[in-house]
Amino acid sequence: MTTRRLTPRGQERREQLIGCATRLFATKGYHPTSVADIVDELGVGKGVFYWYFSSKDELFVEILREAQTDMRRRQQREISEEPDPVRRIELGIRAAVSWASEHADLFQLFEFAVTDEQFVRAMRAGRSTLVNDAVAHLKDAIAEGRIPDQDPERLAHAVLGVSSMITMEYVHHRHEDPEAVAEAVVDFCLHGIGVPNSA
Amino acid sequence: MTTRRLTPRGQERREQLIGCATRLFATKGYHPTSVADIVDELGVGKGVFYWYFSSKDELFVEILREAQTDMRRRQQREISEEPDPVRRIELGIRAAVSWASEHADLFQLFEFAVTDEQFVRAMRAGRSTLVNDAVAHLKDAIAEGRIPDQDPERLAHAVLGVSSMITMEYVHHRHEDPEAVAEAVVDFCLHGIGVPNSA
DNA sequence: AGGTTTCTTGACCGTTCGGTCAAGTCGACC
DNA sequence: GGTCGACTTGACCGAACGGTCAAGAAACCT
Repeated sequence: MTTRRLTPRGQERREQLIGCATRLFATKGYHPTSVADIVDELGVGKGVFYWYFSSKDELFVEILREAQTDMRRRQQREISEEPDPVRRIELGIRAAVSWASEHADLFQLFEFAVTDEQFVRAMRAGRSTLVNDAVAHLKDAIAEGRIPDQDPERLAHAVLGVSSMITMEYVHHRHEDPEAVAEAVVDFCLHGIGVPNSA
Repeated sequence: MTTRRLTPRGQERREQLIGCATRLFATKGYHPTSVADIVDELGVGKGVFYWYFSSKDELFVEILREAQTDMRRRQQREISEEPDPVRRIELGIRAAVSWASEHADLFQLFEFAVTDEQFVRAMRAGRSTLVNDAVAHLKDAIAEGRIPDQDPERLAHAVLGVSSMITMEYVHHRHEDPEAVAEAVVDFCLHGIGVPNSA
């Protein structure tokens, strides 16, 4: 299935399917959610699903793709005008935590997708984009002598790990204030990458 | 199904099933692996499976339970005689990375299990034990004035996040030397929790 | 109004799933 | 060698799965 011409009504239906599937996948899991579950929830026939998507797989990859680009767009927007590389990292973390708090379903789907052989490839591609963004800022910070000279890719992954784990635990499970949680993540990460005390 | 009396031969069969299932679950995923896959790989009839386990579910929970206790036992052993709380944290991290590098399948299963509604409860129980261990050391370190006074539970989760992400990426995907990877994790985490420079 | 394309229906298909069970084999102990 | 519980077999079950498709409805042209 290549791109298909869709009327406005068709576009809306497609988005309904994506939204409905996202919610169900996040709640019940990808594999336990059947195509029948999705169309039943929407109250339409099964053929509707296969008019817009060629398979359950394709739909899920599409959800992941859209979510990843949305997340990155948000991060880029929040960072765009900041000249200080260390502050860019901080803003990137805050944007990520904020986005994840507003898109709990998609965040949940990310966590699952990296554990599934079928989707890990797509996830790693998108994730490496995020890592590369962070790496660029870290290299700048190192070049400016703001932080010690270390492997920036390792640091980027470490920051990603802290952000994921803390967001999952404190924002999604304990429902704490996202901004306060982001504060804790930033604090740990900036010390972790070796920024001299300032906070 | 409560515990069942097993002859030595029965015990061995049970362990074969666990080992076989662990490998398949880690490779293909839990849901896509059928009971038929497991018994076929072992070359036995389907009834064998249901002689030892009451369901696919129960088997998976059993795998997770055993793995979690094994991992914790390893960590406790490596730490037991260390009086310095900061060093206990370091040794705990090294033990975790080392264990994960030796049990790639089980580590993979952990990552999946926390994303699945059906198993997240069991996972969080075991994980909170690990977190509590770390919290105790962190509290000691704070009490001794070795690190700043911060929420030790947050720090423990942050350390867990860094360890998981870095281990997944560098040990399991890039096959780098586990000890060198552990070194990087320790470095980031000790700075993250605020240990004054010493390394 | 007629014709063309987009969209919708839901019965249907072949396959596979988790799980059961009557029947049989095996080894250990008397 | 007989007996008893531990183990094994594999055909079988109903339900559910992802996916198909002929047929029809609705929207939109001219």
